[in-house]
Amino acid sequence: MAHSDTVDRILDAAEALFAERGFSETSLRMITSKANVNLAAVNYHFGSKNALIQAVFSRFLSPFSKSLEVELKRISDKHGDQPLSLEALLGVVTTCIVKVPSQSKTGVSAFMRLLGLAYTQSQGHLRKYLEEEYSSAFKLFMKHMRDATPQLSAVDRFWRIQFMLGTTAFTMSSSEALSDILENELQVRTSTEEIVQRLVPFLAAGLQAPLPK
Amino acid sequence: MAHSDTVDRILDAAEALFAERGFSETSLRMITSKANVNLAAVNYHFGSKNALIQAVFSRFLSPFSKSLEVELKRISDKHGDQPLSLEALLGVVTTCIVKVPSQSKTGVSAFMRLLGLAYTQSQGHLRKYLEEEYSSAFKLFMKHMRDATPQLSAVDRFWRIQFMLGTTAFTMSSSEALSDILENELQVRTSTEEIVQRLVPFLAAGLQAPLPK
DNA sequence: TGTACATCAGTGAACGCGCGTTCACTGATGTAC
DNA sequence: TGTACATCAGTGAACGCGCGTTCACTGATGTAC
Repeated sequence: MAHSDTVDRILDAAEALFAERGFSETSLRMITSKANVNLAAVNYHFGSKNALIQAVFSRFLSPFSKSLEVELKRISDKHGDQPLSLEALLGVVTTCIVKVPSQSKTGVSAFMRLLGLAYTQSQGHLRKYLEEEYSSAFKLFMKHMRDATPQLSAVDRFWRIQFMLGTTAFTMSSSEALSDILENELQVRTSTEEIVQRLVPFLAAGLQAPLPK
Repeated sequence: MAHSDTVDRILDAAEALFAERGFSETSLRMITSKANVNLAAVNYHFGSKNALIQAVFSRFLSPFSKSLEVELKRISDKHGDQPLSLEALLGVVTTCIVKVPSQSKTGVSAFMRLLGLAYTQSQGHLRKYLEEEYSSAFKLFMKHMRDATPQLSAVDRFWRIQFMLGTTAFTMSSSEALSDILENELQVRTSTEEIVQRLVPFLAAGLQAPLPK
């Protein structure tokens, strides 16, 4: 019983609360009372709050990065030596994003919001952990990115990829608030999947924009 | 002596520390010891930590929003009834961004990072304060935005403006970290002004991207 | 000009509180002989 | 089959700590008469 019921309940509660409020604004007491477990159980099972944060990330990032690597290899094998187009590449990523969380209990929106938080809230330990754990999937993605945007210099590409990641992480990290505003103002309800679909053409166009000067 | 030296020293220290570490990760003891003032001085002059956060924002947002309103009116008067082009509109905003902080002591990078934090860290009191204080400048900008992108439906425009704001806030909020990574990897140093210049074509292209389906 | 009082910036020390973590302990289950 | 011991998930209560805030106080400056 390496994974007790308690462990899962803690992870579920922590994931929801972290996504909703951020890391340092979420206390262990909030988590354990939402999960209906004893306060000391977090330190018993995970060792520390930081280790719990890392466990929350690895529970949904590991399936995602695995699925991304598999899918990228599958598609690029099919294409032979021809590089993937930018559209195809972004398509693969969004497919994996939308697909993976539904396997676990996480919604896409919580998934993305956590990623945004990881990027944004300066948690040194988390950044280091994610770099060590998922550098292989990230490097593979970057290789394809290079092939898909041969017209960009290394520096241009670096910045545009950052802009792209930034837009994604940021939009998703506030997607619920934004959906609410939009519903109030224009009486339109938007699903996370639809937001992702709207995001892709924006990003693709931005990446391929003419260079300044 | 409505503005004592102490008040300014507190604001300077708070601004720098908030930009560097976020709001809840910055304690009043850090701020007062950096500012070389007594711990109780913050509550004496500002009343509370939340009020200090708001004061930090209004010190640089008020000149910015005033300058933005003036500049937008000036330029659109010059153009008569013809709407501003998207490029011109984004140009005005970036000019004001780059110009205003140099008047005060804030760097552009701290300025943007604080904006990103305001957007990202869920500080209810701050969001409410900013909405009340700066809605007029924001509405004026949105009106020009509508005129500059007539091909977009209200919903499309809403999302693309969010993507744009998101990219900007996010990039700037991690601009220092990103510059450091780039310097390590490619031995290129990037100024904040240059990042802003790189951002504009990305955003303009994204805003005008063909619509999906 | 001198005295009494008011105002105000600033201070030192303490307050109560919520935090992450620790520790001695329980009670159920598995294992050895 | 019975007994002794080990393992392990979980618990209740307390720990020390850093936090934002408060409060009685000081000392300098301004004002009234």
